[in-house]
This record gives sequence, C-alpha cells and structure tokens, in this order.
Amino acid sequence: MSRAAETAYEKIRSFVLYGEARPGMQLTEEKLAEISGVSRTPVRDAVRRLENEMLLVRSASKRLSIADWSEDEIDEMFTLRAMLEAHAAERAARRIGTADVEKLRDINDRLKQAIRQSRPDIAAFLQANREFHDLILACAKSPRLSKLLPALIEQPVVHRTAHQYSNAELEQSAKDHDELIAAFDAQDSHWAGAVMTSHIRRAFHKFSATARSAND
Amino acid sequence: MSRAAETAYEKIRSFVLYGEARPGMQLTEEKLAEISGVSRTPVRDAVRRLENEMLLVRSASKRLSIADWSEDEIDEMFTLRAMLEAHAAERAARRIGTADVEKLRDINDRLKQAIRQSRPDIAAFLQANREFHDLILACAKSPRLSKLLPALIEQPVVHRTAHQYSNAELEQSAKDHDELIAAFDAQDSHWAGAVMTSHIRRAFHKFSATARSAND
DNA sequence: ATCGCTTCTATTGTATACAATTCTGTCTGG
DNA sequence: CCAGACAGAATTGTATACAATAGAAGCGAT
Repeated sequence: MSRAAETAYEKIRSFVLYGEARPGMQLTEEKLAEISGVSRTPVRDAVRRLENEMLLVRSASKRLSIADWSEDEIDEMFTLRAMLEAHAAERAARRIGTADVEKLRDINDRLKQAIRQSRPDIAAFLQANREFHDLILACAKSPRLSKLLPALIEQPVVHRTAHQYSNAELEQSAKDHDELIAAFDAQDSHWAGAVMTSHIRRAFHKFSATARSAND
Repeated sequence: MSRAAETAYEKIRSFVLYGEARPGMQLTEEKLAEISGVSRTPVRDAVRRLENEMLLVRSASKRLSIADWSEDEIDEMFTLRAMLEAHAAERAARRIGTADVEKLRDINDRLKQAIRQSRPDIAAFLQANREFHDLILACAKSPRLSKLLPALIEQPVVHRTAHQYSNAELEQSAKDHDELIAAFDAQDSHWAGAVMTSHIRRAFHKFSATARSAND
C-alpha cells in the first residue's frame, strides 16, 4: 500500500477510533475519500483492510457502516485473543533470544515509568504495552498468527479498558510482563502461555465490569 | 463483491489451487486480469481477498506471487486450526438445536455413502466434510471465528491429505463426526472440543507423514 | 571485468468517467 | 389510508488512462 492508500487507511482508522464516528454510523466511500483527501480508489483499498479488521462492516447490500459489537462478540474477541496470544507466547518462549528478552525488559521499564507518576500517562502505557505484545508476536515467528491477531485486538476496547485501570491494576500489568520475561528467560513455554492467558483474561473481566456499570 | 470481482476471485483461486500455477510463481495483475477476463480494478479486489487468505503473497515490493508455505508454517496452520475449530465446536455444543443436529446427521450419512463404495468418491467426501464443518461453524454463531477460520483451512493441504486417506482413515473421519454429533446431542462442549481437536490433529499427522515420504 | 550510473521498461498505484445497482420518496389505484 | 410501482437520486462497481515506482539492461570509467 503506498502513499495514498496508506494515508487513507490511517485517516479513516483514526476517524473511526478517535474521531466523531459512532458505532453503526453509515459511511460512503465518497465521504471517506473527502476525509482522507484522496480519490475513491485508494479509499476502497483502505476500506477492504478495515473490513478485514472488522472495524467496518458491509451491510446487506454493500453499504458501509462502523462496526458495533454485541456483548457476546466482545467476550468472544477476548477469548480468542487470549487463546492466540497465549499460543504466541508459547512459541516465543521456545524461540526468543537474550537480545529480545533485553528489549522486552527495556520496554517494560518504560511502561513502569509511564505509570509511576502522580498522574499515570495512559497514552505512554498503551504505547509501551503495544510494543511489548508486538515484540512477543514477532518472536513467535508465525506469519499466520501475525495476520490473525490484529483482527482481535480492537483499539476501542483496549483504550476503554486501560483508561479505567486503577494504579494497582496498572502495576499488575507491569508485573505480568515481568513474569512473562521470567518465563522467557527460563524458556518455559507453558509458564509463558499461562501468564499471558491470565493477563488477557484479567483485562477481559475488568472491561466487562466497567461496561456493566456503564450500562446501569 | 459483485459480478466481476467475484468471478475474478473464483478464477484466480482455481487457477492457484487447481490450475497450472506453482508455489512461488510470480504473477502480475495484468496476467490475472487476462485470466479472469475483467479489468485490473476488480482483480485487485480479488487479490486483496486472496492475500488475506494467504494464498497470494505480496513480495518485498508489491510484486505478487503464489504462496509457498514452509513446513513450520503448515504445522502452525494445523495447530491454530485445531485450536479454533475445537473452540467453534465448544461454542456450537452450547448453542446447537435439534434441527441442526439432524442436518449434521444427514450430511454425515452422505459422507459415509461417498466412502463406502468399491472406489471411494473423494470429491463427494470432501464436499460433505466441508459442509459438516461449515455447519458447525455456523452454529458457533461467532462472526469473528467465521472470519478467522477460512484463513487456516487451505484447500491444497486438505485435498492432498484426503487423497492419501486409506479406507480405514476415511471411516475414522466418519466416526469422529458421529462422535461430534453425540457430543452435540449431549450438549457437552468439552467432549465436542476434544473430539474436534483429535480429528484435526490426526489429519495433521497424516499430512506430515505423507509429506515426509514424498520428500524422500 | 566490475562497479556504479543512467536510461528504459515493466508493474503497480491513483484519478476519473461512466455503468450498474440500490435506495427513497412520490404517485396512483384500490 | 395503504400497497405497490415507478422515477429520480445516491452509492457502489468497473474500465481506462495516466502517474509513480521498482527492476533490468546497457554504458562507460576505472
């Protein structure tokens, strides 16, 4: 994807995630072209990608709208993500080298710095967290997994969850990462997988709890 | 995807799977347009889909070629597929109704018919097998899973495996399906998941064995 | 002869015009 | 007042021409 298609992708994506877009909202290719400042051709390209990530949905007959996930779908998303990220951690544990373990340590240090302040820097936390998980995925060396997982990590959900975290919960995340690093050091794939599973499933329940209270 | 894009998809797909295409072979959008008899625009569309299914790969700089999976990638594919199909079976076991269980029985009866002949009809076996697994996936009622799984069930691999099956192995497949149906009847998700796991992993080892002997 | 530069060619990316489809609102007959 | 059909508008799909970019070939200097 070159310049135009790539910028279209990014603009549309941030419009959907951080802009004034609302779930279920209808869109047209032309509007999106306007937003991203390119013609419809690269827009269609970007839209295909976003459809695959299931951020956009093509309604009954080809009309585009912004995805609106049911509670069951979000549960399922977390479950699948837990399965696949645990699997990624297991693979990574068998393949990772000391250099990459060091990198993970560095990233997690930055993550700790971000949260150990009078007011935790959630953006920096999310950034470091993302890098951490991405590096593990890279160490798993599975093209397939790398293609599948992004479709399960929906930024709106991740964001919303992180912004609800208490200090203790942020610390727990950092501790999970420490333990993952320990498991990688020991090249213990079972351990790594188990830590990753509980790491994700804790996030899941945090998310559910806040979603529930928001709906009351 | 309407007419042109859809026909392009199908033509390219069958060219890749059953045509004179070879793994690693380079392709150009124009050649594909020629093959499918439409212009490059819908071809690009189809190519995107096939890239997502990882049947086509975009090499370093945007050049297209036919995917060529390493042994490790195929292992990984089976492992992921086993995880996700087992999960689908578990979900289905909790949601399936008697009508759909009946349908599964019918499909599996057709499958048995196909293999219980002097010369088993592998095409009919594959067809019924596919319907069986598709119906389970539908009963799992998870849009996400439905999007993810197809990227893991590569037809070349499935085909190659099925054509190597002995009569006993074909029968074992049918028996697995019978047991899945029993698990669904009992709404026992653990049972269903376990049967599915072993069903897929057996296929995996059959595939590996024949692949290994073919390489000697 | 080889390395690096330049030019040319092949291939992919983008814009635009037009065709096909689907949606919306209005009108007519009952 | 409602159902169904029709006309018009909006939206998506396709083809084509052209632009940008990557790859290959040729050329000369050392």
